[in-house]
Amino acid sequence: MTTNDEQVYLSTYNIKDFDVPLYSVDIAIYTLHEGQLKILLVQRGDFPDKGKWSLPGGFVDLKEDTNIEITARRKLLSKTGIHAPLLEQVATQGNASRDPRGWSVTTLYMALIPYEQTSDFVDSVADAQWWPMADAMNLELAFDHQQLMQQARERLKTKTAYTVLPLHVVKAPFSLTQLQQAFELLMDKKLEKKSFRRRIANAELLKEVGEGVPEGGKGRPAALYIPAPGSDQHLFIRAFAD
Amino acid sequence: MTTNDEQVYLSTYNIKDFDVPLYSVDIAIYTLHEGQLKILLVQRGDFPDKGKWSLPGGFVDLKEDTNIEITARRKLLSKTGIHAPLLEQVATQGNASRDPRGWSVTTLYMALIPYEQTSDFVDSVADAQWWPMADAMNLELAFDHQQLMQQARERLKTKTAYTVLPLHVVKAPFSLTQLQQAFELLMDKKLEKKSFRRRIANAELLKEVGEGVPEGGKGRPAALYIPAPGSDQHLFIRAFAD
DNA sequence: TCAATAGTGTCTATAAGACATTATACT
DNA sequence: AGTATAATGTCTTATAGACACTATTGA
Repeated sequence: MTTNDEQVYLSTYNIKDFDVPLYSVDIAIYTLHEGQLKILLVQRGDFPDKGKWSLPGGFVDLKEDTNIEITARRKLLSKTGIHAPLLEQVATQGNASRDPRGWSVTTLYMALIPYEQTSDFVDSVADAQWWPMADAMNLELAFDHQQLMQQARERLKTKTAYTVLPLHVVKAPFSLTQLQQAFELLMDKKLEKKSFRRRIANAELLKEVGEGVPEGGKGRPAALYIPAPGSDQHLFIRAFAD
Repeated sequence: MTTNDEQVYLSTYNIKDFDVPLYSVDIAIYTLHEGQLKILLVQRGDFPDKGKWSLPGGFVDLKEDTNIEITARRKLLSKTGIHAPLLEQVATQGNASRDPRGWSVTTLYMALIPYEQTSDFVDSVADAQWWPMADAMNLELAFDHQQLMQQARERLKTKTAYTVLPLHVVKAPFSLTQLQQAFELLMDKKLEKKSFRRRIANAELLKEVGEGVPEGGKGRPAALYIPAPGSDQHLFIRAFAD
């Protein structure tokens, strides 16, 4: 019961005396490009499931990583070259059958990045590629990554209905039309223009920074905006309908 | 690249050749009693943090548990005697410093149970005790359990604002007054009686099953209800205000 | 009749849905 | 002028907040 007892206990404790599951972190990284929602997949170079496409991810580096979010950011950086996108935890899956090596647990994160900030880097990563979600849904991914990918997709949809998550996936400055398109792609649902603009305007989330060319190059120029500080914390009490 | 190669790889793979973090599952188990929100805590019998109060939880049994939710249910059963309460995953915390034994990861679940179904069993578990949340918040819990407990508490509050989560914490049949009290305790906020009843009525979530005595024994008798099948899946598009 | 609890009526405020209309650019 | 895109006006619908009021019981 004394501190001394505890020190003896800890000094003789060895995790390798126990059976523990494998533990990994995986990330569903999304972007918008060519009017589509795309996800970054990597082709596995090693067993198991060698050659199959999978979510970026891997094991914790117990020496270098101080927490699991840092593990996720490290993986993200190595595949996208980006340090600080939106990154949030989705859920953790763990069971005896998802990995042939044995009982394993993975914590799933999702990330959102503007395509322009990362396309060159991604092109330079040999095993990484952006896939349109419509196509990725038909791939046979490694492990249970198809299920993980869909779980992240679902979270993206739900959170977009009552937050301003899509602010993280458009490059600033942006027009309201562009922002609405981002909302629509992430929610997989058309929105009413007036309702959308009223909602954004009332919440006072954006700062106008000038004018830009309209979508498609023709028509009235659009006002351009950047997110106001702290705007990404905003929660609407009412969600868009399903 | 052949199946044979993969079999060779798997047959020589040994998790103990690698450094992996400790992995555990912890549960914040809530109930309502004496007009208060209470949480079930257990006093640690072993190092580390021997003697401190903590959330129920522990390691995965790689032989018996087929997934992490089953691990959570096993822990829940051993402390409450209950098989099937509401149980949902909250989040996963993992870092180098939360456990003195080394890098460790824990997946936090939360559970809701009606007090009456479990009080006798809990009384019989020597190291377990219901704590009013107000008191528990001032305890020095083991590891980072104080933070975990608050994270679960926050989730409880948020989800109650747009779901019918409190249905799981009242014993059926119940009066609307009792149900509203459950909502208020979980949200830590008073609700308007009319707004609350309208919301519940419009959603058609309950089935009337008779009449019961009013709260406090005096006054007009209250209609009693049970949840309709599938009612616990209901999502309101509009949340109660903060 | 009084006190206590259950339950309803109704007005207001807020915000989304629907959709028509106006504004501003380029060719 | 014609066309394309941006932006606004306005009516309707849905639902929460506020609060007064009625209903039903036992002492």
